Amino acid sequence: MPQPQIITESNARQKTLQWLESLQSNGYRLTSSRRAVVEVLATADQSLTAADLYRIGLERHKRLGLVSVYRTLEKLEELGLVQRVHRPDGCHAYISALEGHQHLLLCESCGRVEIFRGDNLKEFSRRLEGASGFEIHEHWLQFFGLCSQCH
Amino acid sequence: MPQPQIITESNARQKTLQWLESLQSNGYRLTSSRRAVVEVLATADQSLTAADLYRIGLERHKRLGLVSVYRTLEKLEELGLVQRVHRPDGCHAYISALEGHQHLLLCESCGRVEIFRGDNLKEFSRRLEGASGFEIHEHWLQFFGLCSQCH
DNA sequence: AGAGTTATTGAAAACAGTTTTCATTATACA
DNA sequence: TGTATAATGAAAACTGTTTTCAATAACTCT
Ligand SMILES: [Mn+2]
Ligand SMILES: [Mn+2]
Ligand SMILES: [Zn+2]
Ligand SMILES: [Zn+2]
Repeated sequence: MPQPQIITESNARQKTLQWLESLQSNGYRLTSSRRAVVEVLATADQSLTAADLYRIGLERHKRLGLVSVYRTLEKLEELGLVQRVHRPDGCHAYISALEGHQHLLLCESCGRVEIFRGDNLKEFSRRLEGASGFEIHEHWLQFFGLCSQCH
Repeated sequence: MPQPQIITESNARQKTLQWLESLQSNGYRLTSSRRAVVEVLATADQSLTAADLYRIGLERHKRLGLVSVYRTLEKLEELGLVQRVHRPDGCHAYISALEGHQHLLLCESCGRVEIFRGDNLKEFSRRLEGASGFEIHEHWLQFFGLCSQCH
């Protein structure tokens, strides 16, 4: 089994520009509301709920509406730029999309997210298909705990 | 890595009796509503939402209320007899609680659930703790696909 | 730059899932 | 069998999310 490999954050400002460009080049207009949501989420090191994004986004765009947060997330998800994470409490949050096959490590206290590779589940998955008769399409692997700053 | 081990269903009727007895011995009264919910969920081989349980439970107890479904699930969860599963679509369903360290394989089409052991993630988890500085408390491992009857 | 087109916005209403309130009913137990 | 009270279901309340719609702002084309 390979060592887990922590993925380092790529430059957050660059990510912001990429997301805005991606929205634009897909025919979406660049508005203050979208800018606010993108700037907050692309530079975050934590998973954020729609309500989080609304609250923080208001500091950048005073007239921001919660509805636009949802609509922007919808577009970003459709473009493969962000993804939803499911939390044990049942609440949904968003993070930058994972690239390729990666998995998550989430802080139960502050929401910090670490991304890693190296789970080596492909082999296990194939055996599970044989044993169960299922045709397996995807898997979730998420670890939960306390980050170094929270314990 | 060990072979994945599919857990076979223990006798469903016996499970029903155990759950009812557990409710009773913890000071909860045995009512028609509780009986209906327990009988349906303890004998199911699929994950069921509160709405599913209400719909199916009505066939056993004509006056069943959705509220009692939620309240019964609350008690069963508290007693460690059932647990929630999170689906990609964000919807919550319930199954018999896993015993010890087990994981899930869910059919995306019909909701059928298989339980397995053998993920061997303890070693991986320890390495991840070292690499990330997190103190890891739990993990989710769920596979999704189509069961043999659905593909 | 200005005018025209239309995508996007936010307020409000609607909706889905879940929880709370409360007067009535059913269970357990003496 | 009667009594105390846990449990019930209808309705209201609440939370997270989506839809509706008239007003606005972003892009395009002179
Ligand atoms: Mn994996
Ligand atoms: Mn495991
Ligand atoms: Zn933390
Ligand atoms: Zn199936």
